Amino acid sequence: MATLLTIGDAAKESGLSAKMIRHYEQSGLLRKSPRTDAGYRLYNSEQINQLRFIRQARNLGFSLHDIQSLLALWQDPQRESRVVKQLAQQHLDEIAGKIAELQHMQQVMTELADSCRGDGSPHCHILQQLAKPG
Amino acid sequence: MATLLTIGDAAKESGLSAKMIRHYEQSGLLRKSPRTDAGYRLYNSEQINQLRFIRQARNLGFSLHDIQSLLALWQDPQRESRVVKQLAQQHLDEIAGKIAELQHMQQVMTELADSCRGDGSPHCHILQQLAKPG
DNA sequence: ACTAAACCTTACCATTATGGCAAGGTCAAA
DNA sequence: TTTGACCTTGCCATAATGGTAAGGTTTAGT
Repeated sequence: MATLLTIGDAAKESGLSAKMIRHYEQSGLLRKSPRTDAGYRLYNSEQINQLRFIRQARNLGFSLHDIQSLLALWQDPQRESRVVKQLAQQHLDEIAGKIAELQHMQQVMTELADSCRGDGSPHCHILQQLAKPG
Repeated sequence: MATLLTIGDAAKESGLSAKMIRHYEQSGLLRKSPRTDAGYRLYNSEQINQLRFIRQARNLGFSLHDIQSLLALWQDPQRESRVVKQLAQQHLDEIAGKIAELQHMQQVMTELADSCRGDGSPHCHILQQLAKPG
């Protein structure tokens, strides 16, 4: 006997917001869910699992676009794990790229901050460097 | 003798796009620039410096909101370097937070990817884990 | 049975920083 | 004078999420 949840409960179960669940449906990530006579969306346990899947992929930083692919692979019993791993590796590359970018900012910013006395005087190397051409 | 540049040249000089320069003016980050009779924006060297300042701050990841503060400090000869350093430190904290978040994703993703054979078989630990409740 | 609270619905707007396109005006060189 | 390379404004789009408002529904308490 399938327990059907309204969107608020589905949100609690999945860790997503009701707002986002509607949005995912709207944007084609999720199929339109069945409705009550009054128009309330209803979710069964399979759909709740799908919502959890989405949340966990979001937590790992996957874009909704990528999640669409992941969902399709998940639901395809014939998929080759090669394809999944490829997506994962691609995502790892993106993550590494962002980290590198941030670390570069971090390094430059740290140097700048270290060279600023941070006292009551107006002299500040940070502003000086930002103002420098180049 | 102040050389005046049109927006395209100002863009080349500063490394910003003409589009963004207009946008910064529109959003109040920059004062409205003088215009020719035909309505073309004109930039003098001081303004070019300001554009460079903005670009460099953007490259370091400062938000436009923060850049507004930085510009104000830059132009205030009375500023206390304490305030600048505070902004810098705050930004460094944000950067560190983002790095930590990404590194966490990286770690989990790496474990997942490592546990996926990535061959022709459909079995894939990545999808299994994403599908797990929790 | 009635009412109030707690849901649900849709639709619109905002965020952040950036890009694209289109329709039209301007300027300079050939 | 024509043409190409500029410039102008205005509108739309992105990615993912939140907010609000106006209105319908359901449920629990009186």
